[in-house]
Amino acid sequence: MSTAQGARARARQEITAAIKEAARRQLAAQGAAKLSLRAVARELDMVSSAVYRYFPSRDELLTALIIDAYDSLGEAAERARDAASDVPPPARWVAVCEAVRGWGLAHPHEYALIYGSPVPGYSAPQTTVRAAARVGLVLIGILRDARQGPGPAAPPLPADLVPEAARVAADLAPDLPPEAAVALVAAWAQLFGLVGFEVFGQFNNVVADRETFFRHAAARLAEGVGLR
Amino acid sequence: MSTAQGARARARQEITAAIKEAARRQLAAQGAAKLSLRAVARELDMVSSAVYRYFPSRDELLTALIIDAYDSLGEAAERARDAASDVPPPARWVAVCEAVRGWGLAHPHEYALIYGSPVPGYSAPQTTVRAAARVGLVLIGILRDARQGPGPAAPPLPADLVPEAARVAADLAPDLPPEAAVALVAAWAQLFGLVGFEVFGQFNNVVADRETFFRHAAARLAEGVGLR
DNA sequence: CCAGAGCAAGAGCGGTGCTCTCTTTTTGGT
DNA sequence: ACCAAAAAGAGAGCACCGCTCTTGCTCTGG
Repeated sequence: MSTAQGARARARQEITAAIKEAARRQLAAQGAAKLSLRAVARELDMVSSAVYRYFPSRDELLTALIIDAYDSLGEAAERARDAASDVPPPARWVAVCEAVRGWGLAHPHEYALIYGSPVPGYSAPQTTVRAAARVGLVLIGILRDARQGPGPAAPPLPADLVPEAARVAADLAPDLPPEAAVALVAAWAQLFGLVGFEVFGQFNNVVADRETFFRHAAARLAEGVGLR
Repeated sequence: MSTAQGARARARQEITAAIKEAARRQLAAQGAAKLSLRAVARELDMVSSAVYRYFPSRDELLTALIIDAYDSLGEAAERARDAASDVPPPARWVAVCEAVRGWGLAHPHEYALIYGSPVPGYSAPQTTVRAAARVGLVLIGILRDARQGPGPAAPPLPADLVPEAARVAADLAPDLPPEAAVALVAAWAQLFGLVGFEVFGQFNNVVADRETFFRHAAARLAEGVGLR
């Protein structure tokens, strides 16, 4: 039990990592639909049935990759936030948005895995939920920091939204006013709409200078959540 | 050539339609990944190789379904626009957005097909482009109609966006001012961000009253493009 | 009327996810 | 130090997949 439960456990971790690495390579090369457990096994010089000692099914492998992708994107967002800790909140917001965009463009297939169609026989294991929240938490944090001072008022809510807004705020960030919480959730989804359209090529013959376009759109998103 | 090129051609059309219908059923039931040409053939009591007389490959079948899905969504949007022809433009905008959302929730797998990850070995045939534009055209039309009167100014553009905005406007709607065109493209993507998050379950433990939330978000989108 | 086009059927190839059995290796308690 | 038990690898095999090819049959247009 000395270092890490013996050589057996360490080997298991290494092989598990190697499988995920090979799978990630295939994912990046051909997309989730073409990810083949047998091909992964071939690349690692093992027989297909051996892989099942590490992942009980192809979908479980994909789930592991999904979690890793969420973490990778979350880290990218957190790095961008930390690198922009000395700029005003709106610029920090834009920096995080650009990090999300950059990650998506750099890893389109992994982006598709987490924000495209749910690939496996449809199942979003609860395990992924926490990993999925990281980007959202970064955005919440920026808004919270900016609200330390006197908050510029967000636009008032229509009456029918008030109860839902209170609910969202209570679950998400009890220290934020309801109108900020609901605006943030909308901006969160809208950010991924912008990124998704670009990653999936929907802007192809529509927007040429996508970088500039995106920066502007992200800045307007910041305004929409009350950052100024 | 009298009615429709004889019985042969009619039979071909009928069988083609039957194949697409069966495929759409499978798509709705299990998603694009599990759509099997052989299963479609089984359902239609033919042998798998016979299907290839009508669609040269599984991906071609999927492409046909993609185009149909774009058309179906486009029709839903157009119906909503026409049904709301007598309400003010912002309300008409919201009605179209709600139609898009409703269609997506009613046909999640088809929505995933067109706005989720590009499924086949990655190819967006040029044929789909025109079908894909329909929803966008509806949104443009609403904005254009509203602009007949004296247009409320959209927020001014930063200098670095001016050239791109001019380009977008020229391609998209030369009669719209550049800042409106660029705001519209952003709103277009953001709309599908909102709908996609809901269809794909990203709002599951975040937003409860999604209907109300969406209506509010769509209304703010309308403000963002200058509808008031 | 009949050649050729269109179509259905079946066999078959290589690939897939996954299961089962059998053997080998490693491990931990006595 | 030994030995049963657990873990891992290897291989065959099942049912399915997309797709191709060949073989006949039917319909159609000149």
